Parts: sequence; structure tokens; C-alpha cells
Amino acid sequence: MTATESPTTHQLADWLKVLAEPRRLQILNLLMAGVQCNCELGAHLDLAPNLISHHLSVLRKAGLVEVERDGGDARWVYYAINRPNLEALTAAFASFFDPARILPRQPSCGPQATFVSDELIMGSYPS
Amino acid sequence: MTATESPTTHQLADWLKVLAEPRRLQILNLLMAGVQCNCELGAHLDLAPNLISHHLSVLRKAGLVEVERDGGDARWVYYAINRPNLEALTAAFASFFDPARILPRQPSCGPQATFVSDELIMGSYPS
DNA sequence: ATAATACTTCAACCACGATTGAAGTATATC
DNA sequence: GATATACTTCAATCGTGGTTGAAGTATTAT
Repeated sequence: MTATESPTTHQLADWLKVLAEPRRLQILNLLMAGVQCNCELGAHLDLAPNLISHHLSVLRKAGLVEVERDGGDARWVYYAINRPNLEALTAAFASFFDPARILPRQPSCGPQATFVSDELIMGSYPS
Repeated sequence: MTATESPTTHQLADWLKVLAEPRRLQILNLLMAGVQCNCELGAHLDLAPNLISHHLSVLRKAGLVEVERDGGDARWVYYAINRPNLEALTAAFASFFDPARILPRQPSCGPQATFVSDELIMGSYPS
């Protein structure tokens, strides 16, 4: 038997991998405040431009960040939070880690073992 | 200038690092459903006992999981979600990634640059 | 005592990804 | 055209951490 996972779980796992990086959290934090160009992020985080670029690329591929070029001077790029996907992220996270999902112990193993259906165990997420 | 971070941001970063691991997400998912012993987790996830042990140890050190031994047969250990810390986790995550925190662009750099106070940029989290 | 069970710890291996430093691209200014 | 700016991409290095396989610990059963 292979543990089947819902697509949302996979997506959540991918997102968490992207977020599990202090620098990227800092970048997102700055983007939430409206700071958006590469050089400014670099100045605030004391980080080389290519690293900023790299992390932004990861965030962009994950769909968490959007990019736009300056209309007047196309050398400047501005980054912004992708709000719909951020909302999807918070929804997925809140749903997966919802404390209300915690069930009491139902031993199917060990001294007090009783029968427990597989659906009850594996099918708990998504609800 | 070094970017100062709030303690909650550090803690969130640590938690995310722990969560950015598919196996650990699967383990947490099973624990939410009440499955709690090592052998059972291993059976459901098709994972060697020492790996289960390793990942549970990481989750335990992060404060997300609690451990308890069977009263009748002390060889069996039961794992459970640490509810208070799970609630702290969801609260920290929801607060950090709250879409309402997204501010419009306030260019302090680039062609349309205007003055922007540092407090506005860096002090956005926590509120 | 001996053996089996349930789990943990250890050391070696290996892969992924962040960092580094340099070269490359595109646009704007002189 | 030549230089400067803003950013991206590339190849190489390096550390962290998951995996592997084995040995170790604690408890129970025979």
C-alpha cells in the first residue's frame, strides 16, 4: 500500500519548502510592506543582487511573487506579492494545521488495539 | 545596518524548516487523525522505524509533538500533537502571511522614488 | 537467563540547494 | 559608439540534513 496524498498536500509541501528559508521570509516580509525593487531589497537585507534575484526567482516559480518592469526606465523591475496565491497558501495551511482536526487516540496497534478503519486514519485530509 | 527580526519571525522560520519535509507532514497528518505509535506510522508511510524515530525527534524538539509511554507495556510509545504549540504555529503563520498586511507600492528607490521612513518598511511585522 | 519486541542512537554516505564570484543581458545615459 | 546602471544567469564550491545500515537500550515474554 502506498500512501496516497491529496494535491493540496503536495502543493502545501512545495510551498513550505520555498518558505523554509530565512532570507525568503525576509524578502516576503519586505514585499508585504510594499518594497519592491531588487536593489532596495538588497540594501535592506545586506544581500548581493544575484542572491536577491535567485530567491525572487524561487518565489516567482512558486507563484508567491509577481514581477513588473518600470514603464519609464525598463532597467528597474518591481516585485509584488501575488495576493490570490498568498490567500490560497494561508487557506491551505490553516486547513491542514487546523487544531480542530486533532482526533483522540484510536489505537489500532499496541496493547489496547482495536479495529480502526483505514478511511478514518488516512482520509482525514482534506476534509 | 543589520536587519533586526522579531522573535516570532525566528520561531516561524524554525518551524517552517521543520515542516518543509514531506515525510514530516505525512506524520503530522496521521497524528492529527489520532494515530500515535511508531510502528503504525511506519506501516502507513512504508518507512523504516529509525526514520520515523528521527523525524519524530525533530518534531518533538520543535515542540510540535509530545511523547508518552504505554502504562501497561512500556515498550510502546505514543505520539500526539502538541495542541498549544500547534495553535501558536497557526497563529504565527496566519499573522505573518496575512494578506491584509500587503501595502501598496511606496517607491524609495528607482525613477519615482520618494522618501519612505524606515519604520514603515521594517516595522511592519509584527504589527 | 535467554530471546524477542519496540524503539533509539550512531556513523557513514549522499543529494539538494544556498552561496560565491564571474560573466552575460538589456536598457539608459553621455 | 562607449560607458554606466539594474538585474540575470552561469559554473563551482560548500554545508546542511535526510537516508542507510548497523549497533545499542529498555522492557516484556519464555
